[in-house]
Amino acid sequence: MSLTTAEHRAWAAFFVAHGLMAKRIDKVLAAAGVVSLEVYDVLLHLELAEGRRMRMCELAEAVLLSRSGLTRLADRLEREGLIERHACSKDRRSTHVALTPLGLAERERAWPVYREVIKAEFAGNLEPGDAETVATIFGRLCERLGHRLCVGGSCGDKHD
Amino acid sequence: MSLTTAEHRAWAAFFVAHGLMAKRIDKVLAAAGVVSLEVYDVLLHLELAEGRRMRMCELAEAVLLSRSGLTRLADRLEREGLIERHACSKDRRSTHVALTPLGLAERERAWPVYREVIKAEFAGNLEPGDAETVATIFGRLCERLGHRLCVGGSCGDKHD
DNA sequence: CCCAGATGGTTGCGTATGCAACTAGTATAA
DNA sequence: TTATACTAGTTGCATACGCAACCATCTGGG
Repeated sequence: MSLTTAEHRAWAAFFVAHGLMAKRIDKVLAAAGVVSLEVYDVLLHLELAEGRRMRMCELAEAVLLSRSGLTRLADRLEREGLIERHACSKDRRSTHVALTPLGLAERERAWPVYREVIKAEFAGNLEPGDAETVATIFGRLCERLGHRLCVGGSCGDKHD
Repeated sequence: MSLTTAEHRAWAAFFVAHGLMAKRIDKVLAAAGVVSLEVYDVLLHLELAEGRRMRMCELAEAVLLSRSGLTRLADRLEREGLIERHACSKDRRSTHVALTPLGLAERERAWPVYREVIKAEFAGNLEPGDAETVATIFGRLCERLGHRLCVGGSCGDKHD
């Protein structure tokens, strides 16, 4: 089975666009002294979870990290006071990760910066109607790849 | 300036979809024993360049790597015989990187694997017409972010 | 010509991440 | 009950990458 020209062009443009935006956004967030994209994702997932806590393995899957990757990221975030680890009484293998007030504050402090850079690099370069189209196509793609976007596919619409 | 709900949903879905696909594709390519996505990109850019060679800094920009990142990747690819470094007579600071026959062969060997996994993870999960739409929207996005997609935005349509 | 500033490439260092191996705890089935 | 398989999390190791510093070279204004 082969790719059509359109499929190939779509893939290439999609892939490059992501690379361009991810690098720029990382730099802007770092320059503004707020948490990185990956950390934002972790904090937001925790904030939106039941009781503002999740099991490590659930969180790892949600933020697309390996278990070991999340272990080390959680080490760092715990050192910085943004999250806390708690033993789980029901399953003693398991660890709950909870968002601290400081973690919530950092997520909220990052949001205006994050929002502006998404607008500048991404949304501001779309034509009218494109955002809806992209949301539909890639939302469906995520579903078919077996991933649930948090909170109705938005991962944080409510903010601001 | 704020984001609309659609813009936010579009960003989130786009970002997650990329993460899902990139991880899966990397694993498939590794399991098949062919070059990674990043290396494929380097080899293809060289193959399509004038004389199958580029300057290091041009190549770094084209494949979205830092200069130091490309230095090390080039070290590895040179060790593996996929590329060669050549001194530039016009500017003695500069180094040309050239694709070797082995490098070309490896790119061609990787292509069927790469093509199938893009079809399976990406193109196969799009609805009719979506590919054109995505190519248009993200092609425009890349342009506006100041990046030229190689070969008319396709980066390899001609293959196969 | 000469020097300041820019450019191309490399290297040291810190950091991030995945895989495989490991420990500990849970679930299943005989 | 006990053996076996599975799951959650951590750790050692290897790899990959960016930034800042560095050297060599080029360029442009005196």
